[in-house]
Amino acid sequence: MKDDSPELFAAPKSRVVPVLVPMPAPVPYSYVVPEGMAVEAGSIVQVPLGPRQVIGVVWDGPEGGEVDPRKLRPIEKVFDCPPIDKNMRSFLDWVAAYTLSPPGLVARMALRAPAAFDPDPMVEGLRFSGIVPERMTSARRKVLDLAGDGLSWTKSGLAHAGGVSASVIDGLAAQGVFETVFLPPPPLVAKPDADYAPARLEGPQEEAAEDILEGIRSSGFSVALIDGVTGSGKTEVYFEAIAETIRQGRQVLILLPEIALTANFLERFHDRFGSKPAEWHSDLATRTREKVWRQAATGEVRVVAGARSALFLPFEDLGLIIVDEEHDPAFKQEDRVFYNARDMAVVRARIGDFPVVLVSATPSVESQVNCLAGRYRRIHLPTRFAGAALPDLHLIDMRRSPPERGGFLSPVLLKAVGKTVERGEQALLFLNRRGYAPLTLCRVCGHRFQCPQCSSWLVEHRFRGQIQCHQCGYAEPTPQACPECGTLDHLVACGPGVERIAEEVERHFPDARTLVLSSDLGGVKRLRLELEAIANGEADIVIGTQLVAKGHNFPLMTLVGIVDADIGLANGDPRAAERTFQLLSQVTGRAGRTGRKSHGLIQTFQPQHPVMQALVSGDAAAFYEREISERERAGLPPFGRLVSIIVSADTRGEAETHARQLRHSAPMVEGIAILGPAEAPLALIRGRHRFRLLVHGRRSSDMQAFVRTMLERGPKERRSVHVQVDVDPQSFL
DNA sequence: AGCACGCCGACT
DNA sequence: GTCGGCGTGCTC
Repeated sequence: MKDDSPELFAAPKSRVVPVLVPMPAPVPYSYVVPEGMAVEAGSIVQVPLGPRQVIGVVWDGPEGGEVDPRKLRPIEKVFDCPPIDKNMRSFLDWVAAYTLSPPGLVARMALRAPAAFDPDPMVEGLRFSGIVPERMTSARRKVLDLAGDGLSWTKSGLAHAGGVSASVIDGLAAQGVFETVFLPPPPLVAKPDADYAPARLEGPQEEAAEDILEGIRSSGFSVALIDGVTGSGKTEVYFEAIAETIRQGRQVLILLPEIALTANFLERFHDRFGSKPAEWHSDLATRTREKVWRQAATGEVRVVAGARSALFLPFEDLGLIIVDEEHDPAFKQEDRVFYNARDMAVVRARIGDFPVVLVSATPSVESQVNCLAGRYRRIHLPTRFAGAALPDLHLIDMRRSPPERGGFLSPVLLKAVGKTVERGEQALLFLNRRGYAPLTLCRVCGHRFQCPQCSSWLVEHRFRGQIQCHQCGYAEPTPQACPECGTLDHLVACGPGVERIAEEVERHFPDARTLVLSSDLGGVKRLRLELEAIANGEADIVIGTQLVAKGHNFPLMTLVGIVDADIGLANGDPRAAERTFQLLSQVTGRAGRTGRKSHGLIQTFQPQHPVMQALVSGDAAAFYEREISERERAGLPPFGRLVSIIVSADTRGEAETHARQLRHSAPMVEGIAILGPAEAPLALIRGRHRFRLLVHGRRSSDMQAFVRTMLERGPKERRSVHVQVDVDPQSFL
């Protein structure tokens, strides 16, 4: 019967599957599955693409439609690793649609571990062969005591455990004492123990932990926001949530701003769970990166602590995401695929049907709005944990207590610093300005040093003898003469930077040990050493930029002085107040963990400003309420979830230049998509976006006119239009 | 002439 | 995103 069927004589119809390839195509490409190859949706494959081989993922749905069959090429190979599961695929699709990014580029973020897709190679190990060495030494004795039971060891592991050098092992191996065996690669990190060292929580912390645990035990999707001042025990509380998830046998992801992923954090985790979490961030060594990827995918790694890109790891069974410092702008990715990892974490949790916990001492306005709207559950920790007291904060009205001529520190602040140092305690002076002075000009002709590339002011850095552009990185040695009029030694520094504050401090306190902490003064290593030195009491006065606000603790600090609290309030950013409040709260939160009485002094020219009032009163709720209504008044979405779409028929270079400009001029923008005129109208109409038009660009037109023009004129027309799109705030839940 | 650079289209 | 092809313009 079969013999009669015409199919017998036709070529066997080969299976064709959609594959997402790492390039900005709007749809997956179709590939032929060779005879005998087993692929399923989610399989990670290598496929030919033009002249090269790339890594892609077999995707869902029918293959892309009409492709010329002659173009079809076969899948080269399938990797021996767990396929990307359905939830992850839905998540990647969702992110692509929401961010208006090509799905292939979103998928690429989940595959950023070049050689992770083949199993880890076995490692060479040793096993006691039963042969005893001719001569016995004490070192050899130690080794044999360990290995004598016939278990397998790695060479370095055995040497380390025996307290001998590797050459002892080599010597024994040379006599045939060991046979070579192959071992599965060691796990990256030990499994955390949920009950290793639980914190003893009391009062509000205990209640908060109970609240969170209830959410986790009842399973399913939920969003909680833990909100409490620095030192209120937020970490201890969410560690309980992690413990519970570990007990359930599911994996945990802790998202942190890159800068907060410190040794200190990892140690705290270790102290609680008896092992460190796996780390994931941009400057991980390739091998480690691959291991983390793979072991997250196989489920070997139970807890990953990572920067925003860790959200795209293909966990085997993710059961909880923590987003610590959820307000931090570092969760926003602002190139290629634009996304905010905090929000996408909520989406991933919803798709995976598990809880997500956002954590911050100074939550973002978005999360506040979500709490008020009842979408997120708020868990408030009102007091400091373990007896630590918050510093009491006072404003210094700079109009009433001005600094002496040529200085920037008010006598009130200087006096407080002096007293602190006298008591043998530490003072921190915070100024969010690197360098010596933000602007330099010529006293004779008024010439201002400006960046030749981007026209912002060049900042003098005296320690390095350079003037630098903080916008684009341009730098040149500080000139002796004015480039305009040639006058020598007539350059004046305008305004303070941390270096200049250090100079002023040293003038007033020549005997105190002062230290400047700034991101441009040496690398991570030096910073770590300096932080350690500060913790050991080897400095009296620390002058720091933004980096002192994050994560690091200064246990001996009892005074924090904000040199200029008004910086950043006047830059036109609708988030200026929010950001300033967050930053200054974090900085002042650095003090007061000693148990000693601590103080914060805030120099401002605007003591009535809501940010200053919120800081000293501690009434954050009123501040946020005001911020939300301010945004309403300005016609901005309370979420700040503003996506700019650059619809561009320009060359890509030009569109990218527009994107950069837009980013500077519109800091509320949460995403920028560069779309061609052919795909833009569709994306806009089809997307989850409620959009109000603010069209600007070389030629203003309304959206309809734009669509018409674009469709009529075709892609050759050189024209670019910017459309700001207000994304529906409801849409991501 | 030789090549560096930027633009552009193709890639299943 | 990445490559090759091709035109423009500059240098050995």
